[in-house]
Amino acid sequence: MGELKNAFNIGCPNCGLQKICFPTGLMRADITRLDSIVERKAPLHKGDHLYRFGENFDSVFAIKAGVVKVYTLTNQGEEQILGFYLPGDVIGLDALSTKHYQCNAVALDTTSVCAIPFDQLEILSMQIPALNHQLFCLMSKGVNDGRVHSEILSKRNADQRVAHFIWNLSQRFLSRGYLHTEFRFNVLQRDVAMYLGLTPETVSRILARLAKDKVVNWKRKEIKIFDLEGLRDMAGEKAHVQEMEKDLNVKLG
Amino acid sequence: MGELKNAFNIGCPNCGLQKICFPTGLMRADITRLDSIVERKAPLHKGDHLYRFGENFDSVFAIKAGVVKVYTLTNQGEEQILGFYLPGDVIGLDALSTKHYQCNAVALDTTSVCAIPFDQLEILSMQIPALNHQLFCLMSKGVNDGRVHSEILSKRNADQRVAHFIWNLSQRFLSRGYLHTEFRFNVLQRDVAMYLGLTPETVSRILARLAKDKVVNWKRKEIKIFDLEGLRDMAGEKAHVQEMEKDLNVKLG
DNA sequence: GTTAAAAATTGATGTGTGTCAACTCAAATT
DNA sequence: AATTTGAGTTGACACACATCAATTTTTAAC
Repeated sequence: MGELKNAFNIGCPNCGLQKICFPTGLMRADITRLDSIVERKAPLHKGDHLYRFGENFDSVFAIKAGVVKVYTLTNQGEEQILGFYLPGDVIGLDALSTKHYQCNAVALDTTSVCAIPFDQLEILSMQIPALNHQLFCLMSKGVNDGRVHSEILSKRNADQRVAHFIWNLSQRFLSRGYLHTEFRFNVLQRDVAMYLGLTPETVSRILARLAKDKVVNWKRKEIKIFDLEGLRDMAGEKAHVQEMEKDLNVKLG
Repeated sequence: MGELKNAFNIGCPNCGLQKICFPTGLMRADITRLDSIVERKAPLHKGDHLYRFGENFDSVFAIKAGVVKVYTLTNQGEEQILGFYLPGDVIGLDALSTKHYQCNAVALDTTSVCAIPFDQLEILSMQIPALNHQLFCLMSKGVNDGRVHSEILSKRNADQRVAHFIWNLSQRFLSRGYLHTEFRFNVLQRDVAMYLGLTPETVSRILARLAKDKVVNWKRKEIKIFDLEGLRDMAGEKAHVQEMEKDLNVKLG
């Protein structure tokens, strides 16, 4: 078929994201089998949709490059933004229970993805326990991420939300081995505001203060973090409080 | 061993909740195998914990009777309430990716549960594709529920949140085959307020108005719904708007 | 049944963030 | 380069809900 030989066409065995998509317990032979069912898609452009609400669910997607916004529309037609996904993230697993995608997923930047047909993935996972376990983990992580988002929305004020967003983003870049104090993030502040349950005006004012205080500078598509510690404190991030509580519970019976 | 013969000791093959816990595609023989690994626990009393944050993950729990509150503690020591679970719900699956429970789960009422050791469940699910698929579905549903909660928190006002909570609760009773316009719900309004990101005062005022307007009466542990339609409208529930949007997308290309 | 503690109710007041509007700046288009 | 469009910024103002406080009702304990 004369497939393209470029960065968008690397097989799983050679993909730098392999450890992120399916990190644990997979033998090299398993990776090869997984690789054989993966469809490497041509790059998506800004505004292209990976899937839309209600479409038949056929594949999950692993992101190799770019950013993907996942959102639904409320009955008033507003976007409810559920997350921004980066290389190594896997999306679409939430469609599983209904056989229809429950959200819309759109590229915000030039984006490269692998599509993995779910029926084949499910069959393969029945043969490779480590892969099955990994799928469970991915979904379990999805549940937890949703809970963190809920906590942000229900318990933190606007300053904390914005600070947490940037801090969390930085941690995600860090965990992927990217520079985490200075990076490109081609997402509209308007979208970030929606994600955080705030207005663009409020986010703009907070970013202005963060810049003035030399904590973070977010101009255009570039984010520079000067004071990661300060940012984390401002976010009200939990450090290790829950661990302490656990010890306390033990003492109290 | 002289096991108790009572309502708390029914095996899966005879359990009325069988279709809710693991509804689709399981043969009777599969149910029997599942049944053999299920540990039927003695009833929990109000205030008893099923598990606590940080404990080693060993089992998921299917709720047979009662109500369970799932929550975490924020760094200021406030409860972040993530959900209230009813008979037929399965909880604890979010602990999977870390091997430690990520939340606390406490009985709010006399509650009966089945504990299912996850290592055994995982082995069994590798042998029964329908069971494995069902586990995927349960987690997928967990992700979606979290997203609905996020939407409530970020997009709806106090009236809509309270109305949606009661309406949704009613739907859950309906889907379990219970009376859904008049039911017992032994949860503090204070807890519901926390769950909705509101204060007890605000919830109390809204409930007072709902009672005055003859929409819902929630006194003590009893909820009576007089106007389910009105409640749904007040909740801002989406009816079938997204379906319409989908059609629109098709037309627009 | 009596008492104590906790939850819910109701009113008065405060404030964080939304809303509205005008303006500046950047990016895309011609 | 000029023009248009949309994003981001900044200020003035409004309001939904939080906060604080006092009282009543319900639940739990003895």
